[in-house]
Amino acid sequence: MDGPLDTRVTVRSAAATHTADCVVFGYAEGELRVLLVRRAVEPFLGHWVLPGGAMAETERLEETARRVLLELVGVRNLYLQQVATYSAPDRHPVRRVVTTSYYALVRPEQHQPTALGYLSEVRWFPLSEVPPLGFDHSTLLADAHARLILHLRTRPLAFDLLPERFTLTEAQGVYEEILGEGLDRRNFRRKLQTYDFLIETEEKRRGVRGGPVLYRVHVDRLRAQLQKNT
Amino acid sequence: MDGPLDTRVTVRSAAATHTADCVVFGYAEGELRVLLVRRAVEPFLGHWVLPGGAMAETERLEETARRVLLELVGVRNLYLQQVATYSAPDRHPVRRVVTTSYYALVRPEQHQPTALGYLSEVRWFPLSEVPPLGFDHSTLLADAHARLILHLRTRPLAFDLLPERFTLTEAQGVYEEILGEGLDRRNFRRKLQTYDFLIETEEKRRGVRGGPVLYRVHVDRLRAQLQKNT
DNA sequence: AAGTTTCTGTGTCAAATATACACGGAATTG
DNA sequence: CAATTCCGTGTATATTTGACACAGAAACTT
Repeated sequence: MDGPLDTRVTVRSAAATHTADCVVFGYAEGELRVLLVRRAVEPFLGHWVLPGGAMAETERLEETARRVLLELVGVRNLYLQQVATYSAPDRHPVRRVVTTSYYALVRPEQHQPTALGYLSEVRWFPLSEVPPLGFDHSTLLADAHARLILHLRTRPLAFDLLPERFTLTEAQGVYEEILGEGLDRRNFRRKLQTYDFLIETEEKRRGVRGGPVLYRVHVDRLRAQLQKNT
Repeated sequence: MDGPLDTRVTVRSAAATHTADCVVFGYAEGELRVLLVRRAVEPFLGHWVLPGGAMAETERLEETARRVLLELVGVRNLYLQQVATYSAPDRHPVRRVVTTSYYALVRPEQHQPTALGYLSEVRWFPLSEVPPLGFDHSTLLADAHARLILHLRTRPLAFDLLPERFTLTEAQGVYEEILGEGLDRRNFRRKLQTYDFLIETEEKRRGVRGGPVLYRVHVDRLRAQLQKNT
């Protein structure tokens, strides 16, 4: 346990630890995946849970989330969105812990996650293979996924999950995986044509029939677009 | 994640008070209003702020918010939605306070707010006349309003702000006030016709030219509708 | 290397949805 | 009782969304 709690807190109000938990989405091998960690300590020893950490004295929660992600996958500056705050008094079996959840989008192929501290394992799980999680993290995951779906309908988020070069079919795959529904190829491409941040390269993807053209994003324009739809 | 506090975090974890702040929207005299309270204690003595309270030992934050609203406007069971959590270390000048904001919809004419505890005053402010608020509450208010606009576009929330009997023009007024834009009367009514929870009464509004018909809502059907669009 | 398979890339038409718009009737006002 | 103001209604147009088929490119098979 940590040191004594702030004594200035009034008798009646609760002094809770506050943590930030991250729902880290990645796209690999045609599947939407989520990064889970396995606990090496009680409570929920051996259980898979969302990566997270306690808010430090001088941090805001978003910084906590970014610190956790930096330690875990070694990446800065990724797309991070607050989802919700969970405060049921008994959601942690030992003491009072309030958690704010974030979802993050990363490119799995660029970062090797490492299990640090009280974790025994880190793994990418296809969304369909996620086991029941410790604490109330199954709920957090479901809520974050729902939020991601909602956001994807109005914001071009898929490109934060794709590698630097990608085909339009691959982009469509990301959309379909997140939304959980099939899309019409031609209608999908019509939508993408309205995005000014998509740049057609001279290259083609080799090893795939049809020889699809590779695209990349104009990073600044994509950022601007995401800014607009906040 | 809810792990041990001191294993790999080099910084001390923070023991923060956690509060729930409420952005209480009401509609009166053709205007969208928000309920603000005036502080009778430091810090921000004399400043207008959002009503809020500290989370108690056995409460979850939503219960804190409902308790605050019960004390303030004496009403239970109103529409309440979590908006976001604010955790900047210096957002409270004296000690660390993390706040989760909620927006609530109430019928101002049915409830007389009372200033309790450390408050000197309570007042409904038209949204356009809200002064700069204490703490970061101007931000909280703006965020909550933005969220309300977003929600109103997909959910029939306006009827939680209207009195028991209302005309369709009054309903349109609520939409226009929240969205901040004018709507076409005929198109608006066409949309309302798709709602099965609207019930036309035999009464007409007196004192208004044209003698508009009064409507009421089928409460269960409205609840069901709101449930669906969550 | 020739034929086969599979994936890419493209345009049009129909349906649904959203937007613009005007006038007669009812109740109040003076 | 005349004038004013607000209520209540339908249609036509534009925009958006959704369905759908075939030719070309690269890989695969033999």
